[in-house]
Amino acid sequence: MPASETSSTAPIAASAPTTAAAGLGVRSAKKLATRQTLLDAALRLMERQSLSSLGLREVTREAGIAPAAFYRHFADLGELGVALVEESLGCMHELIRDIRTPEAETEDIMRRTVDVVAEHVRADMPHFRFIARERHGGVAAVREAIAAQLDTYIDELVEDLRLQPGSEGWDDGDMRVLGRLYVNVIMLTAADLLDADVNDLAAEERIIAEALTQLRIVSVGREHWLTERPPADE
Amino acid sequence: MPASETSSTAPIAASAPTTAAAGLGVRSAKKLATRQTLLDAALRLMERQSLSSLGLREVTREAGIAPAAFYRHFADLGELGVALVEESLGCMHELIRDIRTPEAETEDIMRRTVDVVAEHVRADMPHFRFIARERHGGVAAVREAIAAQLDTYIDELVEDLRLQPGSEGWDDGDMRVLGRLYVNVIMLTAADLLDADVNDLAAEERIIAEALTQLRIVSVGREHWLTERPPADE
DNA sequence: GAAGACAGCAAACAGTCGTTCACCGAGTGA
DNA sequence: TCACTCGGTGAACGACTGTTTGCTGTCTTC
Repeated sequence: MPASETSSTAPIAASAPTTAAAGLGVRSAKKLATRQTLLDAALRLMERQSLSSLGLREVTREAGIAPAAFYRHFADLGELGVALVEESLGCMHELIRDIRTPEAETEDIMRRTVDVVAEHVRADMPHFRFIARERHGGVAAVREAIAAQLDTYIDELVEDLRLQPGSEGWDDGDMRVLGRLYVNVIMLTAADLLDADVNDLAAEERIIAEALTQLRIVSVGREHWLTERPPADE
Repeated sequence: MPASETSSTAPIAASAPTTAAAGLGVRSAKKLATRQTLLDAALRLMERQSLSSLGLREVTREAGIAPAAFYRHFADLGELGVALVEESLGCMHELIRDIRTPEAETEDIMRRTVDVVAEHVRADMPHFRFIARERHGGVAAVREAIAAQLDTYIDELVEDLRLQPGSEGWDDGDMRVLGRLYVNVIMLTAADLLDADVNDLAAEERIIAEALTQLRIVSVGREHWLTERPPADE
């Protein structure tokens, strides 16, 4: 147990007993753990309320921690909110990554997309609910953090769209607008899924079908964009 | 309580002296006025926070009314929120009405649409901000009220779309999905306008241009929907 | 005119809130 | 080993919360 590792105190990892994440002292590992406990507690509470209605004591109570300890991790609840956005980055990024496929047929891509979205939303509702709720919520810092994240995802999606056939003559700006449109459809679909009764499979099917139709409409518009809408006027 | 209504006591107005809105006693007119004061105060406060973080005392203080008087009008803040949704009905309905035009050329309709949206949002930011913020907010009753309202607007919009050329072979369900897509684009555009700096004209222009492009893409998709996507499989 | 309804008020209630403080004890580095 | 760092604690603070109660003064109804 008492270390006695290799040569000397080697600054890189290797000192941790058995627990904790990569190369962290027991101390900071525990700190990270309780920080995570706070984030989880907040997220749990936010399934029924919004960030700005959350109380500091409420969160620490849910986390099983003394109120004063909160300040060791965050200056206020807004800061915790921003941290939650960064955490949600994970879920969203996984989602985007799973959507990205080299398949050629657009129809298959869209089918796959809605399925993947539904699956991810179901698997991690709290994070998606948090994003949906706070995207236009009352805390400016959180709103901005979410907007920045979404912009990143749009970039990735646009990158993929570029590789697909039918993107040759597209203006850069228009391409981004198209990406935003896709992302918005996906986000609103996720929000609809979150609001639907968990046990109502029919409702879920309906939402998925609707999302698919919307993606199809947009994609048809995309296919005929250049022939139908040349740069036009002004 | 002692019943005996009907016969005399004419239940229909007509007793009001000179003041107030259509055929209301001075009493109930004043009540309505302070009720409105409460709604206005709440809406004002919600420019910077969300409904669920609002305090009852906070609202009455802003309204210049004793806290206890609140209960003469609403059971709790959730009820006030629902009332605000119904009030926002006005703004939204005006918006939809102004969008509805008998013009034939789709391009003109869309141009007009984005202009009208921008104009209405600018003219009554608090109500639109409220809708955007609480559409996915923490109060279930309010969320549901907003969803119901939006469904109504979608109905109206679909009704108009039916009259336009190019709606002949459309499936009823698909038509509604298209309507939702349009409404979602409009709502998100409104939300973007609300988040933009009021004095940043360039940003506003950019948002409007983006909305226009999105509407165009969707409309192109709509035009080629039937030839491109026949009922398809399943 | 008198009797009653009733919107609004001040005061008081028991709680909860965010924040600060001194303090403890386990991990840390020499 | 020893001095030190620092995450977590419990108690205390003043301010503020939602709600109830009894009371006004004015409008309403007869």
